[in-house]
Amino acid sequence: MSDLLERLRERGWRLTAQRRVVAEVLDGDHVHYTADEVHARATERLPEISRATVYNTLGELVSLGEVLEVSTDGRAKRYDPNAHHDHQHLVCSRCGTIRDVHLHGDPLSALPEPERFGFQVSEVTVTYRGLCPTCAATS
Amino acid sequence: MSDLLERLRERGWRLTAQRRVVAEVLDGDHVHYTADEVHARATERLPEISRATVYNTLGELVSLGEVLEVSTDGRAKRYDPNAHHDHQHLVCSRCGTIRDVHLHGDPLSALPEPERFGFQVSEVTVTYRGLCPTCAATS
DNA sequence: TCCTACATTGGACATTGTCTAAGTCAAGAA
DNA sequence: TTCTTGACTTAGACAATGTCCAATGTAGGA
Repeated sequence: MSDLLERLRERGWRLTAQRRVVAEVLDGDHVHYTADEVHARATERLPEISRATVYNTLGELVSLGEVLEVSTDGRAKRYDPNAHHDHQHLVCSRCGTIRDVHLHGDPLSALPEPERFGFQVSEVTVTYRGLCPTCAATS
Repeated sequence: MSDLLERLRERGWRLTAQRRVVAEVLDGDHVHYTADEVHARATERLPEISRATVYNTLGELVSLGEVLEVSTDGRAKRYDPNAHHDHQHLVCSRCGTIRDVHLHGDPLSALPEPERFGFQVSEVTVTYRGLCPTCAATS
């Protein structure tokens, strides 16, 4: 993650305690947190950090391409720090947990030209849904 | 759409003016409306219909499998009446318009067994994103 | 026609996200 | 090192979307 901070500095980012903490939280686990979860965890290390700053910082990380924004259910967006590897998501339909997965082949090629309706298609996301082992065991 | 009302009656639905109007709105165009857009259009035909009823009815249609809920951007969910045909979505990243598209092959097969992490995978959604012809022309 | 369980209503409330004005501070300049 | 300045942060108001509840209304069976 120190690479991340380094990359950001090179792009003219002013390096503040708040931004460092947000970056560290994202780097922590392999879970994808919501903005509020990021805020809660950031607060543990830097109690006075504000919600607005967390939202700002996440938005900046997304537009710099360092983090991906994932909205799987129309509830809170989740933030995926694994932006530099091409991957898709596997979501538990009960608890909302997200895992990164890797696919065979390129999903873009599954969309035939006549089905593109003149769109300039630039991106494709594939989301698998099901019960995670934990939720399946307690159902 | 009268088939839809018929199917719902068979399942014990009480047929009210409000539910009929919501169903008609969904059946109208081939666009996928947000709940508030459905409410706005329903209000034109039945001015006293309440927001809560629109939300309730949409929720019921979704759990009956008659309508699909699509959340493409973490903003308002959109409702897709085309639930009985297997299809995926093409979304304009500028204006949010959604088109239904049909794919070659089964996207489920692109997820190798070791990438399933013990999940009982039951569903897959594929979303293509890009600029629609209109937005591309004015960019 | 009458009953009653189901449906609707309006408004309060919850969650998630955005905006702004005022204060603060990182980092380059001197 | 200290100064300066514009980028950054803050608190809280506000906006958008969605949920819940108690009171009221009504579809459809008896």
